[in-house]
Amino acid sequence: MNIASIEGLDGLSIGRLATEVDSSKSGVAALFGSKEKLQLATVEAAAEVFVAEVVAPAREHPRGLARVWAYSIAWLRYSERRVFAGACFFRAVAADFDSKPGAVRELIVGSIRTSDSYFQHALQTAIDNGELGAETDAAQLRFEISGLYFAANDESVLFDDATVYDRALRGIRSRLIAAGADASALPVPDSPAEP
Amino acid sequence: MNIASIEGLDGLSIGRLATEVDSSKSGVAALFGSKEKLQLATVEAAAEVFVAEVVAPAREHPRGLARVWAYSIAWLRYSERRVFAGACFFRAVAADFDSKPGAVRELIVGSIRTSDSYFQHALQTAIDNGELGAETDAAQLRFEISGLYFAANDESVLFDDATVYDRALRGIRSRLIAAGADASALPVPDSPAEP
DNA sequence: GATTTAATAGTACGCTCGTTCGTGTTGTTA
DNA sequence: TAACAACACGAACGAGCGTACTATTAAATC
Repeated sequence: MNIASIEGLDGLSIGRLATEVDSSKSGVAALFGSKEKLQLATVEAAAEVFVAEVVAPAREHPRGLARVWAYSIAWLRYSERRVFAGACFFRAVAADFDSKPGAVRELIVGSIRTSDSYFQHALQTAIDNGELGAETDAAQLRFEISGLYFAANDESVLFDDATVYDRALRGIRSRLIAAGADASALPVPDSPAEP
Repeated sequence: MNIASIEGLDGLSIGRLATEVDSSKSGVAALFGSKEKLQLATVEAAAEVFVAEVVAPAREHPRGLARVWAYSIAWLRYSERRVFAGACFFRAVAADFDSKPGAVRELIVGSIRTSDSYFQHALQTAIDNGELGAETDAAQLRFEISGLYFAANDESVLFDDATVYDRALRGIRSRLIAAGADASALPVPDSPAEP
């Protein structure tokens, strides 16, 4: 996962992985069967990590706005803490496989769709709870907040700039408040994006 | 440029390029000198295209808010029209090289920084003109709008969804209006992101 | 028209890739 | 103890990679 988050899923070669884990090339090859199966297994493993690092912390908060806010903080922290060496695994591999049809692309797209749906559902719950204005478009808000995740993750890696996580959190907070959220329900953590 | 925007700058091999242009491998190799020089030349050429497709159209509008709005529309159209086969060239290659030190990375980072600075400068001019509120943070606004570019470009490629360009333009418009822009100064083009 | 110069084609080298095959080594089951 | 399955290893393959070197061809200059 760490190799793939840096070099991309194509750069994750069987030989490279073998030397990295002090094993033989054929050993790794036999274990996974083929390169594509290795890639699929890597994506699956990364999805589990994402759930543990982002979804699980959010789930500890009550449904609705609190969970939306917790998810946002967890996402930014997950990227900032470099849970994967190249920051968000899915940001890295999505750019690699977005134009390469196949099972790997489908798995990546499906994984991202799942997390997007989860977050959008949380937003909709907040709307239904009356914590966000009834006229709020959950899909649009999901899109805009995703953009802030993307900008923070990508510019952090590209420009070696840690202030982007502050910017992203401030932007998300503004979006939610503009949508009718109570500012006191969106506590800003002390350290940059620290819960 | 098209190959690199799809396969990434690493997937742009000398042999692949040679067959693509019906030439010999050694001919291409001799022309560029080395693979790194080929990559550098590709990034330089793409930067010129970006200027012609995005910066030039924006420059036809008066400095300030009008130019900010024109730049935003041009950017989304540039991505949507697939000027490069894999949508925005720099989005594709930045993800590839963000963790690989070297001259290529520096050139990519520099190119993106240049366009970011240009756009942020346009925003600052709009603020100085009084077209946006004086308390507006140009760097923060640039960051948030960049995020909408990213989300539109990336989700368009990944999900094969053209509606994202509408979402992005709507988001940018909201940001600018929230910053004090006059809504009548931000005409929404008929077709999705069409000027 | 002859000579120099530039660009392209051809060839070969060493390297890494994914994959396959045959061979031990290890731990478990009958 | 004997048979077995699971596993890891080394070796080898064909292919593609970047690169260097040598011909060959076309253009330009005199």
